[in-house]
Amino acid sequence: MPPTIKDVAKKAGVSTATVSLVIHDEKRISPLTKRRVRKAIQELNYRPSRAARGLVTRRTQNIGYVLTEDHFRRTEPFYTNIFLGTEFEAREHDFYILVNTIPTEFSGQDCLPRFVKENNVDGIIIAGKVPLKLLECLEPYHLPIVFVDYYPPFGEHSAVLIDNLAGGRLATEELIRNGHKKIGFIAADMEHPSIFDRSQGYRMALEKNGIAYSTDQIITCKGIPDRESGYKCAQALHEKAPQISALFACNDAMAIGALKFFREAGVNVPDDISIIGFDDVTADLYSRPPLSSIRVQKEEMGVEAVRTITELINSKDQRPKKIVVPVELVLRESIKKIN
Amino acid sequence: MPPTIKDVAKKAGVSTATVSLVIHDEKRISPLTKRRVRKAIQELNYRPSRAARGLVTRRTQNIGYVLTEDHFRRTEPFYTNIFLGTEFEAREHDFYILVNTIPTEFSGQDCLPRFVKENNVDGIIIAGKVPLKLLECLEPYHLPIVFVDYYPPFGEHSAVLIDNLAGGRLATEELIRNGHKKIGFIAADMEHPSIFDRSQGYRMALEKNGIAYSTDQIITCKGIPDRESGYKCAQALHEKAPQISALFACNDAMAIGALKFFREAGVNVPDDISIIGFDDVTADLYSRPPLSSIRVQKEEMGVEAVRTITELINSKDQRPKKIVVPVELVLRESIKKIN
DNA sequence: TCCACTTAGTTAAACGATTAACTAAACAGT
DNA sequence: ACTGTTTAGTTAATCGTTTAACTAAGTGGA
Repeated sequence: MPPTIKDVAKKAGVSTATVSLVIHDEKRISPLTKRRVRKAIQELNYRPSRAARGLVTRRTQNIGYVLTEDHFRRTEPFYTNIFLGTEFEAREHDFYILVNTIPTEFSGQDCLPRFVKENNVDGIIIAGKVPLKLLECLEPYHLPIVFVDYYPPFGEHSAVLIDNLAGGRLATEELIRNGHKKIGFIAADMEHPSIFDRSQGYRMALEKNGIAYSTDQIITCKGIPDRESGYKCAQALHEKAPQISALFACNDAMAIGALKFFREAGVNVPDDISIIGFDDVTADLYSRPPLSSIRVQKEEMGVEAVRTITELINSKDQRPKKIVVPVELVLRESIKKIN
Repeated sequence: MPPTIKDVAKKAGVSTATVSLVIHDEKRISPLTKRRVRKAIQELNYRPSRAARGLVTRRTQNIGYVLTEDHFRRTEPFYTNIFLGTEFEAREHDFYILVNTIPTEFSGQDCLPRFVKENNVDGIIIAGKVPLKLLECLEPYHLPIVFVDYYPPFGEHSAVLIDNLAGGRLATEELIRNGHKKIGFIAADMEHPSIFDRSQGYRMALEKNGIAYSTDQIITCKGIPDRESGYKCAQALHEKAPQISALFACNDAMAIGALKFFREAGVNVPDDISIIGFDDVTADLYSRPPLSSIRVQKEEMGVEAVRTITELINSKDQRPKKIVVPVELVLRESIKKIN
């Protein structure tokens, strides 16, 4: 059996209360006593029991990480990397992360994450777009919530977001700098704020450079922005606007799908068409040709999410806070200069 | 505040002990009382506090999931899918999964998973190959352990393993069935039992079909079996044994790397060389050409791991138990029949 | 000397479950 | 009628912390 606070108290010759006060570094304990107690803790390799502590403080020291099942299963390890970041940062704050996927078609109470129903978390991180119904069902629990890479259309919330607008501009401007004027755009799920902002960055970049923005060079579709939809959108765009010399895909998954389409259609990348994606998932490196993209610091987003949620948990100040993480251009071989 | 057992007791007009006994479905409570208590539980939406329960039962109802950092970061979501399986099954057994990555170069005590040091798990699942030093450091904690897709060279342990031998045979026999006789093999980290078994399956298939097994057609390297090592091994094999008409790669990551090499070397797959991998990660679908592989039920492995560890946790019978999950051939376009 | 304050602790109740030990009532057998 | 057993609960201790309230000793000022 692991040692308890009593063992420490006995060894140090003080009461258990004193040990507890030392652990919390209260000033009313003399430095000398503190040293004695700390030594005893060391020697016994004592760690306070989370259960006992949780019972009296009414805190679980757990954070929930919620995402839809298909986000988790997706080939590109985007949300998985964010998760890894949360796990690292959680250690610093003495929290554990509990993961729970929810079905993509969320249907009320039953689908609520287990740790919510069981009151087993002090706050939750919601990664990626989730059904609004989930947020409704979450309401009555009054848990602090931080969104990551998504922001619901109603209400005021804390969130860690990508600078999608800047990223969209950066990507488009890079194509323009390489001489491209006929630049297509493909996307899925334009209701997703992140995707929408990327399209706005695309638009701003065009207009700022005196290039007309036109829906003739855009193909969007419903559903999730994965490789398959990238393939289909590229195909549709190729028929609709064969004249384009460059393409901005709303994310790498779609860009990789587009790459596949062009390869099959005998359109050479980058000789015939330049392509840039968004997210910089590692799969880019092994696509043919390696894909230029907009890098997002995924682990860093996880870190910020944990910082934000712990602040929310630890203070009574519940004002929502938004953090926008910067993006960065990553050039590989999928873009070619034209005159 | 969530309702406590006292609230339920009061509402149902019984003692808290009775409520507890009802929750555990003890036979000494009459059906009538049980119904009354259950109704109260329902109406109050009561859930026992894990902290309080854990304090008296000395159980955390948590399971640790340990893997090295690079396994987690790897592009192929192999261990991530296993994790998803554990999460699903954990719900059935009322456990939570706590994830902890360990550094790939493990250096003793400090690197031990946090939940181990803090006694915050009842057992752990170790996924993939881990440093032996970790196992040493884990020893004194006497935690039930289940290995997944790895088996340490010393001692007797419980494990959930892939049928690598059968898979290696299946892959090689498929190449043979397509008329291939000069079949190469590439692998990294042959000390890994899974990789070694795959090579043995390859050997068995050859010998069973009267084809000489020869190291002339094999290239192995140190390090992890990733795309990069696949590229290099394919390159080395191409120089050493240009005559081969087919290649079995020890996993898909290496197969994809090999694909890249052959593409660059102007060797057409499958016209000039047929390739088969192992694991069936989703990236296969988007490789060019789509890769034939040996499918492994990853989520199922996670499920079995949780079943095994909970059995270990709940019973005094600590006899190690091994589960071998079957594999299955998946044919895509990377194999061509020759005469 | 007396009182008020500060310092450095201690005492004991509480958190919310579980469970061993107990009890009261009903029943059975002789 | 008495004893023993079964049934259906209850009582109370316990798990390992935290923390409000208390205390005893020392300090300082008038």
